[in-house]
Amino acid sequence: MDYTRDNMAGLLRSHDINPTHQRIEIAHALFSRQEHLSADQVMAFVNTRHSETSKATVYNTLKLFLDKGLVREVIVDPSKVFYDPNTSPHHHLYEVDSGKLSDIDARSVQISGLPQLPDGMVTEGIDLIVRVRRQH
Amino acid sequence: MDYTRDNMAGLLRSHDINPTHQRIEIAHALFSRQEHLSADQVMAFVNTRHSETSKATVYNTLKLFLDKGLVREVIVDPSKVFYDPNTSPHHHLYEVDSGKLSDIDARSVQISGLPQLPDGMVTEGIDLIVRVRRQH
DNA sequence: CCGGAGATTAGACAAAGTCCAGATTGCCCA
DNA sequence: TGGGCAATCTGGACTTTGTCTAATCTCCGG
Repeated sequence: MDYTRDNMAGLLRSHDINPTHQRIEIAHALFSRQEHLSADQVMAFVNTRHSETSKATVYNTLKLFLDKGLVREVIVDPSKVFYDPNTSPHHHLYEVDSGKLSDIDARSVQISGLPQLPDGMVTEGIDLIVRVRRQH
Repeated sequence: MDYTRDNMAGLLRSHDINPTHQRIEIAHALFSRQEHLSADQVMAFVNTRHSETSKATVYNTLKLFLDKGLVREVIVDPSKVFYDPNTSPHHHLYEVDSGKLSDIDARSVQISGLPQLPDGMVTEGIDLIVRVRRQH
């Protein structure tokens, strides 16, 4: 897959998102790296050369991407949310000391014995986070 | 189990925590309810009658309890951390719309196929969060 | 009674995220 | 070409959660 800015426009359109300049830049920042980025980091990447995109737009856009299913939200650190361009089913490995976050493919993991949901409830997602740290 | 203030002193001592007035009140707030509370909520409960305990003390004490293994931290909501007086192995069910958080006993759930950890790393914990919402 | 370690406090501060009212953009149609 | 309109973007004020610090308080042993 080729995450050039040009291809970002199509990706956005295919998710029913109007591809503006700012949105293309933000999508590019996330998808070209294939990494978990916080809003702050996205803003830093997008504004490296000269300031182009405001804080409000970064936050609005990430929330829009989330709504449209283009990215996933990963909540592992109480101080900030990470955005994940990988939306295929997967879990996370979080290195507590370094803050490093990596993926665990969901196909290799089995989870069984979860209880029935209360009536009228549907599962929105199952987050499995393995917290590890350096042995001392 | 009886979570009176008197018994809190022993509980604290058994976890190597000097039982001061404020610490007993905070422990009592958490354990008498057996619920997941945020720092804000703890502070509200502790200070219902008249202001007794400062914000700094609530945060310091919760962190102390965490270090000493008296409570667990639950990170499901990006905006605030919850503290969980239940330290036995268990997972969480999170109702996204209402913010309601409930326990899933770990004994009924099996997780298999997790990858080997990188060398020199140890697991600190495995958090499984089932996010559900009301069907619409 | 005194000293000191540990605990608590108020309030200033920091960082993430939200909100709003005004400016800009892009596009349709006369 | 030139409005006009809806969608988008913006700076900056604001809120909330949590941290830090320096001063004060408490309590216990000698």
